Amino acid sequence: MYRESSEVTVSGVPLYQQVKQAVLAALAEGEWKQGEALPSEKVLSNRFQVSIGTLRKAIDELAADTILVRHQGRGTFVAIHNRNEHFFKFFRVVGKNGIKSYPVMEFVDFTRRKANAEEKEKLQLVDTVDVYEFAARQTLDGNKALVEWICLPAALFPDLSLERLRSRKSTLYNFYQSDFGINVIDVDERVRVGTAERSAEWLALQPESPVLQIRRIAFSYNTQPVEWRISVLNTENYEYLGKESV
Amino acid sequence: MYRESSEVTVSGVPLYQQVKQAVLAALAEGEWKQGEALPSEKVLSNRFQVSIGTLRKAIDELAADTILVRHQGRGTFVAIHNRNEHFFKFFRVVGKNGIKSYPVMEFVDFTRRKANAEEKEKLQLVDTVDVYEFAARQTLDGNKALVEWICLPAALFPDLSLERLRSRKSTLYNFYQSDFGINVIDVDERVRVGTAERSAEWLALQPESPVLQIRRIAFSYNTQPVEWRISVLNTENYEYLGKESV
DNA sequence: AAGTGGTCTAGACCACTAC
DNA sequence: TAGTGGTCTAGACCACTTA
Repeated sequence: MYRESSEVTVSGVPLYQQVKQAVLAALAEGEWKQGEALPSEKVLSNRFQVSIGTLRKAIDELAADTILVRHQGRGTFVAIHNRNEHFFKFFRVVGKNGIKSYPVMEFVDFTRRKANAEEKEKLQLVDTVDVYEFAARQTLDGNKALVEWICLPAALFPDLSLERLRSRKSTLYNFYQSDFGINVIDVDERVRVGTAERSAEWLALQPESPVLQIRRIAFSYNTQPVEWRISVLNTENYEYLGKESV
Repeated sequence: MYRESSEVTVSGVPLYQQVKQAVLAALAEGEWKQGEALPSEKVLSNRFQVSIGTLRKAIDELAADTILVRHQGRGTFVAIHNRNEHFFKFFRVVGKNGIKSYPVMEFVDFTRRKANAEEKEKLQLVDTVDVYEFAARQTLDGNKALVEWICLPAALFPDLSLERLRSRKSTLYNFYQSDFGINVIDVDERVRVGTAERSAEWLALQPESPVLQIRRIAFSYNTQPVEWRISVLNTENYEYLGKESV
């Protein structure tokens, strides 16, 4: 920035990319905090000595990356996406009418024990170490439609307890992040038909009733598995959203 | 397009969006085919009577949608989605061992009849028009694991016949494209538990046996629905791949 | 050398928001 | 009414591809 017009050619990096990096650097330094407004486009274009168009292209990309949010007539703000909606994107259960509703969770059956063979495989555990397991019973629109059996490596979640799960704020994955520094950034999900079994009572089904079984591995950075869960869905009123068209 | 400068304000739709829709319309009409080059930006901006910058913004979005591909110094091309691997990406059935194997298809039960209520809804048909329906029995690694019941609007697939289906080369979606000019670019899929019923015999199950039911709408440009299919999967040896981690 | 897309400018007018 | 982002223009020069 603050360059001669030739510097762009010399460095080989497009000006708008340099502007983007400069904005990211200012964000990293804490010049503007989450939720705060940035200076106007005119002020920023003057500060970085680029045209409005170039400044806008940089901001466009930051908005596309959901780092900034723009509101016509109000200004450009630092996005707040440490909260629910960001992690909610992994929730792929939808009503047959197409409506995605927010689940109410209730945690039960909390245990700590040795990992079994499948858990060792899915979580890539080398030795037979401890895991936490618990059930998250979920109610959607008042319907008891979903139970998730969640298995976590004890080493990654020190001193996890049922009380901490129940007293958490916001989503489960947000809780992983705020209390254990674990960021879930991707999941692998496979779906098959199963039987209700230990989930039957909550779902008001027979143990041998067919249900949708969604088997998920959640990954942190470097595709390290941090959670293994089996979700059991009664598809009488709900469906699994395999792929949503754009 | 070919508008007075005031028309943009009147319609309320941004010019570049109008340009984008006009390009999509030309694509849908087959003005430029897959792999072909579009006219240069200068020619297009002149044709649509917009500035280069506005034209570029429209093309930018189409490139982001992977409908067009731009090559600096060469031109802008209609993205080639006709290779098998591209259509194969919509095939989300995978062995429990994680291996994705190529299906062998066999077409049966070909009929032409009036659309029923659900077909009308899914295919966005306004009147009660004709549809073709047929079953694609699929064998994976020698296992009869999957039957797909496919429903197509007759108007979009003139003179479709069982013989043409059977004598096609490559994938079904490639056949839609080469023989009917229909490009499937996106799908919406929802999954529930169902019963085998009319698919039972082929899957070697009882009619009341639980199976995975995958309900797909396939879309062409402008999110026009062009195919409605219900896939019936025996999940004894196979699973539905909901989300694959990157 | 000619033609393409990639970047960039220096404005303009508009719709929307806040005061 | 003033300030913001959203859209749009009519050029310019650049890097890259092809011939």
